[in-house]
Amino acid sequence: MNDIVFNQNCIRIINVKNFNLSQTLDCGQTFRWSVNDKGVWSGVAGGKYIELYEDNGDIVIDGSNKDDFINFWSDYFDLSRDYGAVIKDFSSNEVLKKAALISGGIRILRQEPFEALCSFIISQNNNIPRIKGIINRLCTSFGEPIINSYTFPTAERLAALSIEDLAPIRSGFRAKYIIDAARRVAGGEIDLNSLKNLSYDEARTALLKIKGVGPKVADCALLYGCGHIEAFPKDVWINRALTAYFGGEIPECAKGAAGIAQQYIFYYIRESTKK
DNA sequence: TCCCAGGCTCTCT
DNA sequence: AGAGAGCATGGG
Repeated sequence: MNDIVFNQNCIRIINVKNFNLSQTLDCGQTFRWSVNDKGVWSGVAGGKYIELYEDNGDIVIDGSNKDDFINFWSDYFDLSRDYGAVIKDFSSNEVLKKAALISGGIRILRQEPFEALCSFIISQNNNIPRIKGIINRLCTSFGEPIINSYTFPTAERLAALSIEDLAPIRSGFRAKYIIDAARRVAGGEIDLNSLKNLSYDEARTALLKIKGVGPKVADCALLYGCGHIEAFPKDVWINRALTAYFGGEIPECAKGAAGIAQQYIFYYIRESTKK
């Protein structure tokens, strides 16, 4: 764990390794963060709004406090994981080593499970700018107002809505899936928090019962929302990369933290095919 | 304009 | 069990 300096409403994580804000917050694992022209990121997680920026090798969090950091943000940003050791493991595969070299500032965020689940239900057959727009409208319409923003809506709130009520967020055919997920969660049929303690296979089976949740969305919810680092979401980009660079198989050296490898590969192939 | 997007469901073999 | 159409909407 890094050295942390706590001041009034301002937290400084000293000399933090493998943590690039742009890579972590804009790599497609979360959709609620944005950056201003001064390089300051802002967003909401855990019902709390913060701003953060990089400063001379440190990461500075504005608008939080020691309790929230210890109880939430430290875990959210996965600060207790040694990414250097993970990358070292990955380095026995040459392509993965190369991918980690450019994407090693990504950290897997430990997001709230319901937000992760809904976000990736919305992501299906969709593009990232529009995913962000839909999620933003979902929060402003049905979340709780807080200083500077809105919380992500609860399952209970969404479960009480009809599909038509979601029309303003313009999520298209995904609206019925969001409602189905919310009702199963709010009704207790699926206990998202308990999925963290189930095996990967058991947790995945539970999520696949939700309408509109298939293998890819389930794996995203498990990886980003339930701490299942062995989940390896396969989307069109990853399938392309697996075929092109890895002989169609996840490299053996990545199995221990496949979800991190997945993000590195996702970032790598998208960077390398950027126009 | 037209293609397609971090997929999934449903239907038809 | 596997293939293919259709899906709502709008970004580029």
